[in-house]
Amino acid sequence: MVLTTAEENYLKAIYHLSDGGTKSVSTNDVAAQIKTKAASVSDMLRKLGEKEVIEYRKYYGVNITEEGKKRALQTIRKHRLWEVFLVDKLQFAWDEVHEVAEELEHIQSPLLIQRLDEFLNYPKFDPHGDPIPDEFGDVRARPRVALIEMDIDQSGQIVAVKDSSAAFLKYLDKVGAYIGARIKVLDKVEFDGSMEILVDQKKTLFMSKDVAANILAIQS
Amino acid sequence: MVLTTAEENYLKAIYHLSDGGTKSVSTNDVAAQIKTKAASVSDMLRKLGEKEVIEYRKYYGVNITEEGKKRALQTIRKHRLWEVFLVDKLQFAWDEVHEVAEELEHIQSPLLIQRLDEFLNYPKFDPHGDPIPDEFGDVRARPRVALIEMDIDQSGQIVAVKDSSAAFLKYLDKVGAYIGARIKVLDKVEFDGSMEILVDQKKTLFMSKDVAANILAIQS
DNA sequence: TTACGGTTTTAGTCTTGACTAAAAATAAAA
DNA sequence: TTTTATTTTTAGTCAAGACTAAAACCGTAA
Repeated sequence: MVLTTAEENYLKAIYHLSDGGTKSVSTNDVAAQIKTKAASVSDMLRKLGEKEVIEYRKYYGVNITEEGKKRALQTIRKHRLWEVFLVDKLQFAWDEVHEVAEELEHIQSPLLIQRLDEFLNYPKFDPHGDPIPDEFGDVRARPRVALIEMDIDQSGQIVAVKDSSAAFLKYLDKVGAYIGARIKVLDKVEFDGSMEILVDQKKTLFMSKDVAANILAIQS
Repeated sequence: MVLTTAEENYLKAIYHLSDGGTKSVSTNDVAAQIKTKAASVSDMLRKLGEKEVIEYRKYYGVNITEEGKKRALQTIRKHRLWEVFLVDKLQFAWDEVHEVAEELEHIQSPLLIQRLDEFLNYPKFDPHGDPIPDEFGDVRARPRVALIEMDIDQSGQIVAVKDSSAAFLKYLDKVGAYIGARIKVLDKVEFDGSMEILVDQKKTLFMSKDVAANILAIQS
C-alpha cells in the first residue's frame, strides 16, 4: 500500500503530535500543525483511516496504528538522514536543512536510503540531535547527560536545560549556547569545576560549574 | 514564475524531442514521450504557452522559447548531477539511477544544486556520458574520439559507433561493449594495433584495430 | 435539561493533471 | 476539388487535495 506525499505528511504530523503514538490527536491540532483547515483534515483522516494507518472515530480524534507508526518512522528516518547529508557533506547550516529535507524525505527508493545511510556511516542522530530510527523503525533512546559530566575532547549537542528560568535562558542566548548548539569540551578546570567549551566549531565559551550542571547534552 | 513537476517534465520532453530547441515538436510525439494521451498534452501545451516557455500554435506543434530552453536545461542539469551522485557516491549501477534521478531532479533548492555540484567536484558528464549543463544552461560540446586514439590507462565511455551496420552492432552487443559502457584502455599492442579494454570495471575485452577505430568514446 | 460555544464534519467548489469520446482541423489521395 | 485518413483540440469526467460555508456534534454552564 502506497502513501502519497500529502498522506505521509499528515501521518508524520500525527505521529509527532501524539508523542510517538501515545496520545490521541484532535483534528484541530493536525490542522494547525500542517497549516491547513480542519475541513481538509477531516477528509484526509477518513482516507488514512481506510488505509488503516490511523484509527479514526469521528469527533473523537485519531490514534496512530502500529502500521502507521512504522510508516511515520520511515519518513522521519529519511528526513533525518537527508539532514545529516546536507550538513555533513554539503556544508549546510542547520537552520537551512529543514525545508529541503522536507522535500527529499518523499523520494521513493529503499535502495537510495540504504545506500545513503551507509555513505553517512550509519549516523544515530540528525544535526539537531534528534535520533534517527533504524530501517525497522526502532529508535535508540537518547541518553542525555549534564554538560558537567562530559569529558575533555568529547563532542555533543545541547538539547535541553534543567533550569529553564527566563534569566538562565537569556544568559544562554547571550553567550550563544542555544538549544541545538554543537559543542565540544576543550578543557575542565579541576579547581572550580568550570569548563571551556567550543560552540559550533568556532566560538570558545567559559562556563561555571553551576551553568554546566544545568545544561543537558547528547554525546556524539 | 514557478513550474510544477508535471510542467518541468513536459518541458524536458519537448527539449529532448526538439533536439535542443532546433526542431518543432508535435502533440503526438510529446504524448508518446511522456506516456500520456494527446488530449492531456494539448491542455498542458496551452498552459506552457501562457507561461511563455513554449510557442504554441494550435495544430502546428510547439517550439521551445529561450526561457523554456533555460528551464529545461536547469532540470537536465539537476537530473545529471544527481545521477553522478548516485553512481559515484552511493555505488549505484548506471542503469539503476534514472528513475530515482527523475524524482530528485524536481527538488527545489538552488543552494542544494550548487553545493552538490561542488561536492561532486564540478563533473562535466553524467554516468551515461551525457554532458551536464552549467548553471547558466551552457553545455560544453562533447569531444568524441575513436577508441583507437585513446592512450593506455585513459578512461571514458562509449557514446557512438561510426559503422552502425547490424552486423557490427550485433558483434558489440555480443562482446558487451554497448553504447554507454564505461571503458578503460588497459593495453595497446603495437604490432597489430589491437587493444585490451576494461568494460564497466569488470570485464576485459580484446578488440582489433578495425573494431577500435569504429567505436567513438568520450574521455573522462 | 436545555442552551451555548467551540470543534468537527458535511456539502459543495476549485485547481491540477489525467482520462474518453466526439468534434474540428490538417494533410494526403482520388 | 472533394473525400478520406490522421492528428489535434474541445468538452465533459474523475481523483487528489485544498478551500468556504453551513450543519452537526460534544461538553459545559445555567
